[in-house]
Amino acid sequence: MKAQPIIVQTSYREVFRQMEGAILRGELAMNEPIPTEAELCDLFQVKRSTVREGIRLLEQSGLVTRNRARRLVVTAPDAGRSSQNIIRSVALNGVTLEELWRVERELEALASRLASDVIAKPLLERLQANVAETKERRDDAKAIVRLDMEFHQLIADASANRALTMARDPLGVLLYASSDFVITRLQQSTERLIAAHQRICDAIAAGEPDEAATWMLKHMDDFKRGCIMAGANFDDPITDFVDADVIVGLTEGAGR
Amino acid sequence: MKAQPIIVQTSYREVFRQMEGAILRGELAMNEPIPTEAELCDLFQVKRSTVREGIRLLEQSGLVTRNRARRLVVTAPDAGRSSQNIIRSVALNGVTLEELWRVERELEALASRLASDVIAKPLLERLQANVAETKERRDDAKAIVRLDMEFHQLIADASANRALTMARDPLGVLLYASSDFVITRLQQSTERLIAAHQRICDAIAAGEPDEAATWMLKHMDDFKRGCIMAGANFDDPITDFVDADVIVGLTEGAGR
DNA sequence: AGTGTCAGTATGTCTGACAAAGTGACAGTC
DNA sequence: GACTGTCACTTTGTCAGACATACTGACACT
Repeated sequence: MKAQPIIVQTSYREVFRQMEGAILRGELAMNEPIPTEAELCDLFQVKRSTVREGIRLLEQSGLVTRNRARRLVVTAPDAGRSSQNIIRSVALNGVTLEELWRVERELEALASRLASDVIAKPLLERLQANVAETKERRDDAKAIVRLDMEFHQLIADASANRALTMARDPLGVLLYASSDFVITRLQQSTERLIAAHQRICDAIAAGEPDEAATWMLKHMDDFKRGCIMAGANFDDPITDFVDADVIVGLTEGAGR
Repeated sequence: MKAQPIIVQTSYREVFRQMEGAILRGELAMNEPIPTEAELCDLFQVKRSTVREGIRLLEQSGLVTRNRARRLVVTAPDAGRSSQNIIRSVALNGVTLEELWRVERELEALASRLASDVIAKPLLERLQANVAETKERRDDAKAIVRLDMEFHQLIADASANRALTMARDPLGVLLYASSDFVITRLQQSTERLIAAHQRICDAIAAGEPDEAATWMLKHMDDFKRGCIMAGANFDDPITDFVDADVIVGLTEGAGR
């Protein structure tokens, strides 16, 4: 005989489900406050504690956020939150550095390609400033790690493709967080990094997608080579390479 | 003068923050139940209602789930949940079909490439069965849409790259949900789809990554061409093409 | 125009209580 | 000895009601 596990729906989850549906169907307008707890009690015919527990689920799902004060207003879940979720999924499921790198390599190439076509002036200037700063601080490993992450982030932003940034960001955070590993162990890798960043930046500025992508791929391959030379096992889970902080994250505006 | 908006932390959020940290740092073991509400009251020195609201945040964040009964056990957030989050982010932020397609095109190519190297026998058989069924039911538009989505999903699974599936799944769901648009409008597109699926499947079976990727790219370009011929504007937000159900989703085991 | 005051409202937290659902032990039946 | 029914015990879900705090908006005052 076939059977399904029996799950009885609790009231507070039902409150959540209905409010979630209302928001996603547009019945509650964006940036407008949700009904007061008292009103929700009337609507759902449950007590305030139950309504509140439902609202907490809604809150964590990112569909409502605190505005000025206590009132909760309807909002589109922001990308940073999903990003954090993915980071945790990836980390807690033991995804390996190899898996991560393989995907990121492709997405970076695409980002540099798209950026070459459409990069906006202010972003280009920031990218060039980033490369300049990287050169200046070539001996400061901590700074290099940060600048490297920023460099790739800028290119992703410059691609003006939100689907790309949403898919890339979490992977990028994890991958470049682990680049600490290489950079602090291999000084010579910094010079190759700088050279590559310069080439990529120039290609993007010149509007040459193929050139940009080619150098980006080389740069990504270098990264892997560097990791391995530094003694990283690419088949180890990513959690072996990144700080716990990255995974714990800041959990939105809250945090220390 | 510079200033930051003032946010006072509420007790229930603090309960959440601490429990979240404890789980991510591994202080609460996976698949073990969290302490009872009474114990948490003692630990945090707050009343049960406050603890419960904190637990609701934890619950929605996916770090705990209901096991057999009521007790909540610690779990790694599963990929499906993050996926649903991304789908919502993408949809509610008005990402266009063009943006989505551009990224998906690249990820599909990568997936087919990786699958060619490592596909496992049972998955290959399912892929071949999928192609066979697609041929048989070529006149049933609804079935074709489903089989098309499954085809790409199988290849992503076959790539054995969890970072790839996590990045791809949400985009895939949205993109193929909107393929309804083409398939129901252009019969001739089905024949091209079948031909491409067959070629890709053969290449994967033969272990030829380049061949598989080449055909996949053609197939993806075909998809775009088909959409445009069917009258889709690629610069319109994806929400214009997919059913609301896809965005509302099932919210885990719960759902109607 | 800018500032102090104040009532009204919504939220955050507490107190206390009870029902329902699971758990585990124990005894009874075949 | 294996299966089944019973029962006390634990934990969670929901209710009921209360109070403090913090924000809002209006009004009076300078």
